Amino acid sequence: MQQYISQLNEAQQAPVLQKDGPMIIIAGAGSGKTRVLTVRIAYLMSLGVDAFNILALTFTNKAAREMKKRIGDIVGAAEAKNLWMGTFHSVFARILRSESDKLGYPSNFTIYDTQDSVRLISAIIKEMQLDKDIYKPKQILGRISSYKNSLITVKAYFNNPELQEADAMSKKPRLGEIYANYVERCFKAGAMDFDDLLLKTNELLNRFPDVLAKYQDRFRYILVDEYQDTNHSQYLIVRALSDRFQNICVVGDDAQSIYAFRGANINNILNFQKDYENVQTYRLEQNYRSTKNIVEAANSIIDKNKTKLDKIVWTANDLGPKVKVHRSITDGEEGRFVASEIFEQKMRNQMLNGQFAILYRTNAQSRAMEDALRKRDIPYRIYGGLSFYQRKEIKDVLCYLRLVINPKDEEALVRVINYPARGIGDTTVEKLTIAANHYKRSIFEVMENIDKIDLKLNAGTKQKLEDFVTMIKSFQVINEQQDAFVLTEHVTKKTGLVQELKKDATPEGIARIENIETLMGGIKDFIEGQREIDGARGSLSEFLEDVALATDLDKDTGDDDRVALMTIHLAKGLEFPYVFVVGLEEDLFPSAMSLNTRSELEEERRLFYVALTRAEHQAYLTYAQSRYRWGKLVDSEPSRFIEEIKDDYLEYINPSDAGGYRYKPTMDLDIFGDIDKSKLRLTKPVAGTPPKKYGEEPVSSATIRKLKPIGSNSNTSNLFDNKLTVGNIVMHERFGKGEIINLEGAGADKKAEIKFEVGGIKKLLLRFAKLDVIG
DNA sequence: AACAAACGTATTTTT
DNA sequence: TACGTTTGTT
Repeated sequence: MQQYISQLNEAQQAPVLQKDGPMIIIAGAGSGKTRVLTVRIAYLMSLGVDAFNILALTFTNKAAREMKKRIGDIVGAAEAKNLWMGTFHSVFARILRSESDKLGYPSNFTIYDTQDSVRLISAIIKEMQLDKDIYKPKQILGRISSYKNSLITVKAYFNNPELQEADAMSKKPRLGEIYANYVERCFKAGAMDFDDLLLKTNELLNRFPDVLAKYQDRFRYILVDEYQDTNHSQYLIVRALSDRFQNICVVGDDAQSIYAFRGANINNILNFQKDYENVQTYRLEQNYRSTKNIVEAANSIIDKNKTKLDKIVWTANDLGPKVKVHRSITDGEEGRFVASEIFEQKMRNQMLNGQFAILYRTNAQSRAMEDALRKRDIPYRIYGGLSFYQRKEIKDVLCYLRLVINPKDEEALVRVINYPARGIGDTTVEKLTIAANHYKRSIFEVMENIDKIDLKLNAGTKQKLEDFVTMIKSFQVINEQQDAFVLTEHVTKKTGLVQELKKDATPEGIARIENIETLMGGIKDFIEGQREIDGARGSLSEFLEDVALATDLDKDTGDDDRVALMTIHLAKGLEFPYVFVVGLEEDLFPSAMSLNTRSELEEERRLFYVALTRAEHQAYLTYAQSRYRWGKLVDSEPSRFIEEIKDDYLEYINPSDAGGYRYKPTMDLDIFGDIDKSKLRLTKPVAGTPPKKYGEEPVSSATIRKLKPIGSNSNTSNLFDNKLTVGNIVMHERFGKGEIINLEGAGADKKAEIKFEVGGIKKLLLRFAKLDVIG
């Protein structure tokens, strides 16, 4: 144990060694907070704290898994297994299942995803005969979501004239009714949405003091990661649970708070000191992740924000290369630049695909990047967007499975009752829905009793409904006897889903079938994994819960070596040697939607800060002068964020027309006469790439040096012409000192095997490698 | 009830 | 552009 602690620096050790009491760790980007949390938990356990009494809430399930594993390496896997670790949502979903009866829910309640919620709200709006252009379902859900996150229940809403007035002012006087209907329908369907998982936990802890006492007693030590991104609902849960023992440790960085849009409250971290008595505050300010240039560039950005805690992030790391800024004409060209730069860096520095990340503000931007990477045969993986489980064909299968577990699940039922087509059309479903609402029962229950109710359905339709009910019930029988894999296979066959998909012989159709096969494989893995972990049977309901709360990032990514593409939000907590932040344009990043208030703009700026601090070695900022948006080519201006970085940390590069890239000398080439040049850099240039004739302008010697193509750096002799022999000692810009131990190939393909003092043996293509012979 | 075609509108971020 | 929704036809 001592050895792990001594590996930490002093600032990191302090919070680890404080066993009891409330504490806040303000951890700058890359300051090793995960390590601190890991060692702290292991240390607690070494002091005799039972793993059962520790609760750690993380931002992703993957983070929880990894931390658990690392703690397991220190204290033993068997002990670590008993730790409660996971996201707020998954931890409290688990608790809610075991206490669900108290709230009137079945323990097998369904978790509605956003799609389900939106569909239900659309249905309600339609039933209430409201105009869906005024009552936009997504917007309404957003509103309801923020109510729930502030613990404003339907009752509280109707007791609060101000809220009602506000909604009436925005032309939505009946929002409260929609809210009420939505909540009732969810309850009737035995379903909770994401926000319910937190809201109902609060309700559980508030209404049942004995339950609260039980979990207070259980979770004697509570740790919360990414505390800056907790919302009010989460905040209250943490407060309630930690109230008795006050052993609460929160970790976060106000500079990385980027989820205010979904209710995260930055005041949770800013006011922590006021919430508990004798709070110890620790600061982790040394960055171990990034070069000086990156850390300083990031600092210069966040300086522009007014709302922040005092903190100075610094690093003892090397200066590193400057942050490179690149302009291109179109988004397509931006993609090509990124792809070829990745290609070159890979060649020159022997980097793996997995060491690159492309980060963007909106998911829609991924397309241009994908196209370019594909053309270059660079493997990549996209995170986020619509996840695997949300794809139509997958969701269809899952909805059948959901019905098996919980037949009251109306969204699942409505989705699959007539897919594949079995002659149960919209009108029939409408009649069923009206009857269900009238009798305050679920649609499935109405169907079970279809003979006892007169719905004016013809005999054929009634038969079809009965057949459907029989089919689902037969699945339930199978589910009791067989595992989830066998059942799913049966379901896809019996429902005719696979047959339906096989009709479609297009590549997309084939891909859909493959997706279902992937899902089956996933189920199999899950079952086996569960068996290994705790001897559990790997039941269907467990699988569905996993699916409902899984993030794209949670999936095992150990598979292969690919460039990562994701939104900046998703990249939080991750790090990569090379990071491209693309689409740095006004109205895109910062987003046009965020320019209304100062606090929104500050959140965008924090987002930019997060993006930049993901980079360990080299960061690129790219922007395009025009880009396809809404199917139209739109002109754009460079983002203000580029300008906000202190110039010392930036280097401008631009494409030349003949192969390779060269540094852009915009500031030196005085093509604009006596116009204020400091403004020019960020205004739209007159022409994309200065044509050759600008070469007539006086060019400084500094410019000439900059203009040299990267591939033939002046410090580097042309090494693929035999100047190099085995035994030479060389210097590499990234790997440092090394000895040539072998040479192979010839001409442009000539490679050297070099044994570096740090990092071992690498094979470098001499055409790209920047080497200096020093002995 | 089922399908095809035309139409219109949306893109901020996610558990 | 690209998807989902509405409309029209069988």
